Amino acid sequence: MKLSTRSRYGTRLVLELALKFESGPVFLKDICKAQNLSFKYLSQIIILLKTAGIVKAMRGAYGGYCLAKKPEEIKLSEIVGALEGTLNIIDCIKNPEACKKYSNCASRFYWEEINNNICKSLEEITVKNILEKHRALNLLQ
Amino acid sequence: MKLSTRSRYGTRLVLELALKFESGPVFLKDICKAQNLSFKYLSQIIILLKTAGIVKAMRGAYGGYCLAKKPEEIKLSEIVGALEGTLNIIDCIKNPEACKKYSNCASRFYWEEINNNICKSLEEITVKNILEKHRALNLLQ
DNA sequence: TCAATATACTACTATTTTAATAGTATTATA
DNA sequence: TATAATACTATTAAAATAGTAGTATATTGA
Repeated sequence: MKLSTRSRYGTRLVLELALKFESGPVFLKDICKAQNLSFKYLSQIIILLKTAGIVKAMRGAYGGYCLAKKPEEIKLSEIVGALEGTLNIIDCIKNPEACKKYSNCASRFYWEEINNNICKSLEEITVKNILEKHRALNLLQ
Repeated sequence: MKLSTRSRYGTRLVLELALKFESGPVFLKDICKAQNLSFKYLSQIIILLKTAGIVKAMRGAYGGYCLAKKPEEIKLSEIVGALEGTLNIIDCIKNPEACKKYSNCASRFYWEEINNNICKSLEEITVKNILEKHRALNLLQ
């Protein structure tokens, strides 16, 4: 039940783009520098974010990345869903065939309940929330 | 963010012991037969549950396992905590040193919030809840 | 005491996932 | 057309997961 580095790095990446939301596109290498993360690794992660419609890419010289929508419109559930591949903590939620015991399984109902709570938490948090928290932390320094 | 088979199998194992809570100790091989799980794998899992004080073991002939406390006294958080090793979805919750960016990290606050919600969910569900769900499912057949 | 039967412990292993790295292709701009 | 950015694909090292295997230890009853 660990969050992968993909989700963690990807969230930091999106935060970095949110900080520059009003400016033009940002180079991935600058994001990597700011967050001290591997360029090649982030370039894989950001493509998943692009596919999920969270960021937009501009290719070629003077290209870069920017958010595809406003920080308040991006939920943490979208980021984590795109980077973990799924939000489900057990497979049988999506594929009842994944487990032979599906129809008789009492535990499943509670795993699903927990899963719903996780999804709800992730849906209630937006990039704007994280951005404001970030600004509050930086003002304190 | 997947639940391991250890947690899933372990919960099914505990449910099986809860079904026989009033009777004497149960052989692990019978639990394996009932749930169609590997004996050797479950014998590792059940030791973690014993160490966590969830089950009691009786060695030797006519030995077996039973719950160490009443089904309503066993929270899902105990089972998952014992079998996942931790309930934390990110390392810096327990070890601030795990991440260099700890003090400046805005995401962390939200990961912690989600983590707290997961723990709360797991604490609200007891083995008795699962037991009753199991009985309801079996009556329906 | 000893055979039978249960758990306890330790080591090993195959597979999958994670977390990258590397190199090349493609696109857009000046 | 050179340059500088993203896009794509393959490879890899390390760690975690999900087991298997074998032996040791404890308990019971004959």
